[in-house]
Amino acid sequence: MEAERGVPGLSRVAGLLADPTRARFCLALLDGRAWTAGELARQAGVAASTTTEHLNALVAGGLLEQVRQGRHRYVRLASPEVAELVERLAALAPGPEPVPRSLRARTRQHRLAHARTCYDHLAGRLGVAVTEAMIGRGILADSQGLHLTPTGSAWVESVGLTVARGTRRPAVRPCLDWTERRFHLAGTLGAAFCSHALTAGWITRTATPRAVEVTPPGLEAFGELLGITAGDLRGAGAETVPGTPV
Amino acid sequence: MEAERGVPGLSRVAGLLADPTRARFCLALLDGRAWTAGELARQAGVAASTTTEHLNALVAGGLLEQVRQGRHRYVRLASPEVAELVERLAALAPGPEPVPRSLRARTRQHRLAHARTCYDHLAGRLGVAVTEAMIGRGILADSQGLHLTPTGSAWVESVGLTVARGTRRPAVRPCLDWTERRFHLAGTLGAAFCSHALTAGWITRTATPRAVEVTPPGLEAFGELLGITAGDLRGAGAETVPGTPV
DNA sequence: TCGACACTTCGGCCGGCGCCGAAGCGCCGG
DNA sequence: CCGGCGCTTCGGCGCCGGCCGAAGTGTCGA
Repeated sequence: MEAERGVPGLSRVAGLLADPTRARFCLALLDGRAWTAGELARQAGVAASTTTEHLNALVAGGLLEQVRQGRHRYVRLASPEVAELVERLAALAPGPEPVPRSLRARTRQHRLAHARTCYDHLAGRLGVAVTEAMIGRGILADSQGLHLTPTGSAWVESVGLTVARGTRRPAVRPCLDWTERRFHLAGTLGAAFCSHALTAGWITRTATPRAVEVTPPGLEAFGELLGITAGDLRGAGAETVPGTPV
Repeated sequence: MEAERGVPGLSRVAGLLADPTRARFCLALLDGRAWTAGELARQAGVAASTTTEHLNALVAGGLLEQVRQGRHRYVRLASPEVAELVERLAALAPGPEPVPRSLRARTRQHRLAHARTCYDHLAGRLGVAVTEAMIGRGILADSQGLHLTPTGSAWVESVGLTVARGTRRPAVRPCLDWTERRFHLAGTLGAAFCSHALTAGWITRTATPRAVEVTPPGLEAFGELLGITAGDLRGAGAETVPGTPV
């Protein structure tokens, strides 16, 4: 028959993400940064040799890009398209995520839930708050899919965001990652806002991978530009784990 | 570590599409219709028992929905999101597609290249022609991702398309499937146009799965609404297979 | 120049999974 | 009521692929 065009390609790409260890690598790389092979090996708990084989496969399959620097091998996701694919696959899976047991793990999870990056844009409660503030202020509208309003275009210009142009990648895209169960802003605008927030010092990276922290000037900027208060970022209560005086 | 939230889900879903037989099923189901287990088994060239096992896995994994009717088991893709995922995965794979050898296969491929459906919207040269005509007439614009213009909104209304509202699914989305190497229109607008074209009798389904044919009134309508001529649908030459007097 | 370190290659082990055929079950048509 | 047909269950086979450890290669720092 004839629908079999594309079968090898589909199954090959899916096969790359089908292995838990490779999936873990890709999820880790969703922070948008380049990791060394050794870091990934430790993070996944497998031998260095195993890591090499997996990375070879992912690079050959076009999901990862690599840069060799001295005795290190850096890898990162090959493109925003790949990042989006990984997100979508993970989001499709129904997942009652288990609550981690150790205290270290819980505080880490707490930070990530608060504010983090998702490849090249903001996620966590900060990402959700920013997105909803944009909708509330008429910068975005979500009838028939999320989109930028004329008001929004003016706002983007007034803030001084430099949004990538001439690309097929949509300026505005709702992203539902696998931890939050609410949408936040991705696309070139999401990337531009995140990048601007980092360079302007509104947020800074912390020791925890993917986690970010809102700085005092950042809080002020978010309030002025989007009407976001510290309370909006604290979340809807129920977030402090019961029985743990953190 | 902590990026492992979502790892089981990601690898499980990817694993479902990693098997060539299951991938073939999903690609076949991209026509948006429900197939019986037996049809899929014949199409993929595997035993009925094998098919049962695969379908169980795909249904349990949430990729497929099933309806039991008498002694038949009908399955279809669970949602447009799943269809989009399958498309994206297949499109990501670099694929020099082989030219089929038999005459039957070639004529079938020819029909599919001409005009077909892709889940719930138009693809093939017809899909590309419609999309490019929409861009040419200012109905769509593709700066910063494809989107509907004000002119386009008026056009949609004048044609009488009923576009689904209140959904997160974008009205306009570029779709790059694994046969064409050019974009065509998906999203709720793409679905609405395809559905309208079918009910209005502009196009009809043929014996070949997924293939559609433009009717004489359809050709007239496309010309009037979008300025599409019969020549636009014939393709850019080079489509008749060399050495075969079809 | 000489270790230490990051990564790679290779061989071998082992578990999982896709496949089939045979037998069974339930629905439909005659 | 009976035969045919579509689907399902089960047991068993064979292969593919992920994993490791040991040995090898190249790079950096002292």
